[in-house]
Amino acid sequence: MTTETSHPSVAAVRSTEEQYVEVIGLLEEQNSPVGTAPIAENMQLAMPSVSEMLKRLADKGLVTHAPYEGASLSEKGRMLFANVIRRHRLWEVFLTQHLGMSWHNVYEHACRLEHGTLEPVTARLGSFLGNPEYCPHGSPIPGADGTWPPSQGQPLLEMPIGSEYQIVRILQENDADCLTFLFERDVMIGTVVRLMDIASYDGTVSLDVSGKPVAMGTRVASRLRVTPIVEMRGNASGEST
Amino acid sequence: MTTETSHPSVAAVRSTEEQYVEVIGLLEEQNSPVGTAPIAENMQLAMPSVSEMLKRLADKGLVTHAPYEGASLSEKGRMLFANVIRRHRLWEVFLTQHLGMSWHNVYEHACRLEHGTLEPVTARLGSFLGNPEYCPHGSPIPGADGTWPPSQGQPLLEMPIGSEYQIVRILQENDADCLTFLFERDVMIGTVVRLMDIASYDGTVSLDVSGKPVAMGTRVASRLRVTPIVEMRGNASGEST
DNA sequence: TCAAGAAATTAGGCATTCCTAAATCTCATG
DNA sequence: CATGAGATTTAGGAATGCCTAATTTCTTGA
Ligand SMILES: [Mn+2]
Ligand SMILES: [Mn+2]
Ligand SMILES: [Mn+2]
Ligand SMILES: [Mn+2]
Repeated sequence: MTTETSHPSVAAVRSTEEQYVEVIGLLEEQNSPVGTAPIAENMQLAMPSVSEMLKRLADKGLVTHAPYEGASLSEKGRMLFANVIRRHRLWEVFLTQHLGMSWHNVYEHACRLEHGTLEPVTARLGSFLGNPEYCPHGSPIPGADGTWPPSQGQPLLEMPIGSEYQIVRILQENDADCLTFLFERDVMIGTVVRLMDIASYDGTVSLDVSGKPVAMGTRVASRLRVTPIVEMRGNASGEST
Repeated sequence: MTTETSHPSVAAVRSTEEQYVEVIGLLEEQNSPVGTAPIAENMQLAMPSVSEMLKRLADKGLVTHAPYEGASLSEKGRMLFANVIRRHRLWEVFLTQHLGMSWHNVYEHACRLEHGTLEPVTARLGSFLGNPEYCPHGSPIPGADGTWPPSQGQPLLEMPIGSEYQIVRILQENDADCLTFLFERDVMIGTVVRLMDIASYDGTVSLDVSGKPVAMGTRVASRLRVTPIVEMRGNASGEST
């Protein structure tokens, strides 16, 4: 079905297209359709390069794209997107859980490995890892059939002040600087934080991380997804009823 | 040091060059220097493509290449070769030992993964696997410092007829058809075979594989490397003085 | 309403990597 | 030593994917 060009070199063409589809899909989770500018910024490319590629991707039926109106993944594009993200996040799980790498810098490595990973390897890697449903950043990993596990957590910034929450997901996992910022402050998946304050002036967020005060701007804080911690009253164990 | 072009796409340029260096290095193990034709055949490319690339690789100092005289890896090229092969064979070990893939078809998958594997992942993958010295085909895996473990085995065809030998290495691991041929006849690393006959007419080789007769041509048989099995006389265990 | 200013596209190029067809070189052999 | 077969390179092109500069389109606030 796929028009196999006579390129025997390791999937050179396809990995570029895959990368565009991956970036477009991720950006579309924030707002759709995606403009040329965010894609260019994300991939560190000049805008005309993106503009041109969007045309080509549209020709191939991977995206919908009317000039000046941004791009959206087509059905076919969303299929490819799920598959790429699946490979990507499975590698992230492998790199962190088995190779002992830190969650804040696995994105780049997974992003390279994913493009050289064919279906037989993906399938077996999934089994090897126990078919995990979430990556080290708490994002869902599509199954082999392309279905997505439910998204975890609610925006921290929409939660009542004063309570405790557990971090279950950190968005924009490809922003290594941001992840490092959080990593250095012990804010990671599983961390329990108390939301102390959201400054009315500029929205600066103050957290309490196991006794230590941590402050961050709105841009970073808005990427945190949390689950409320049920406050226990005199009942130490997690028993209910 | 490396002239980083502004290509952010996943190491597109480098992986092509890497692939050439890998192929040239492997072919050089058979006879050096390597002609344009074998490279073209191995990579399924037209000869002018190879001829042109050899010129470019020579410019970059990765190969030595005088027109009409074939190519050899330079010191720099041999360094890169060892590194690529290290990544390649570590992935082969991972794919077979941990993902349960067959040794006769891991070459292609490893060949794709290797180009997207940066040093931090290589190092940790090595540790994870216990820093193996040989791949599933019995070929040596260079260490992180570029040194090669000793080559295993002697050519089966140079061994006396009538004795038993253990297969310890199968050369030309990238020839999937050949490996499948052997796989289907239970000739693999660790297999013990008895060399029954080498026909004087056309060199056809007859083996006994645990009671089953197996015949193969010279081209295939010449790729087998073996270790003599010490014939035990009444002493079942492997004790020595 | 209309003139920045921002966003996007078009124009024109360049590097890489591949191809087919046409020389050219090498080497063994008559 | 001539010559043909085979190996190799040159010539000439094409596709991909990226860039800068210029132009066009959209948005928005005076
Ligand atoms: Mn990627
Ligand atoms: Mn992730
Ligand atoms: Mn390879
Ligand atoms: Mn191998």
